[in-house]
Amino acid sequence: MKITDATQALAALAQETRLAIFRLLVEAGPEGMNAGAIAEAIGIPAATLSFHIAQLARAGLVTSRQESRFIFYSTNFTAMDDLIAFLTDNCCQGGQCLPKTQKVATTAKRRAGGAA
Amino acid sequence: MKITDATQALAALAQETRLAIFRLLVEAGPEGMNAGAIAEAIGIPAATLSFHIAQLARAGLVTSRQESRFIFYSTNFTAMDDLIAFLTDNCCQGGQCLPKTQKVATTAKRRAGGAA
DNA sequence: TTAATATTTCCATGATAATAGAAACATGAA
DNA sequence: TTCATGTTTCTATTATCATGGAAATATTAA
Repeated sequence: MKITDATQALAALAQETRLAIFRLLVEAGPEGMNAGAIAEAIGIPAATLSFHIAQLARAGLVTSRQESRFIFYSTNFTAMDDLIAFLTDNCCQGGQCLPKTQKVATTAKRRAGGAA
Repeated sequence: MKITDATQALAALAQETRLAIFRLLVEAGPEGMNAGAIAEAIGIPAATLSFHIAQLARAGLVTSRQESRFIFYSTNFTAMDDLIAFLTDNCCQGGQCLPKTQKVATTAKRRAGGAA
């Protein structure tokens, strides 16, 4: 992951409306939610949602799929995990904080059932 | 953690210069680095560093301490962990991704030596 | 106190972002 | 094709942020 990608992802999350959208979708899980439902849940006009979710998508944090008349958005959990790993990369030079060879345990690893 | 706090922390990180500073300090560990050394390592003027690191401090992501003529900055690892937890809170309604009662394992827990 | 070093504040400039109404566009049903 | 529904683009307004030189403000040593 390059720093520009991380910055874009963080910028996408660094705004209350978008952070609320993201957390809503994190909670919603892989199924996701359609645009109208998201807008209603957050309490914003469709145009505002469209503006913000486009940025989350451009940053790679959410993906979309068409389903009949609806467009469903869902979190890209891999991107979420990558971002977290980027933030904590080489923490304390890998010495004081973490066991030597262990990288940060992302939710991906935990989702897979391991105890990290 | 409130959403406004998380937004402030993310906004602080959502900028290349500040993200570079933060990662440098994450790598530096609890000792931290003094302002001049940080500015030199990143390659920015002192004024620019001061502007940016003040935002990281205001967001709670770094702390400072005076040491002789120098001011040392270091990562607030607890804040870092809290932010990550906030992003992944209640992921997939706690069902599909994570064991039911298990919250996100932050680096704090891992630092403590547990297997999360 | 004087001088040297370290850091921050002040300031002007240029650039980017948030909001939401209205209109356009896309999809599916009748 | 016609209509209803769902989503996006266009547009204007308002607000906020990044940068770095110069000056001001600590802090320490002599």
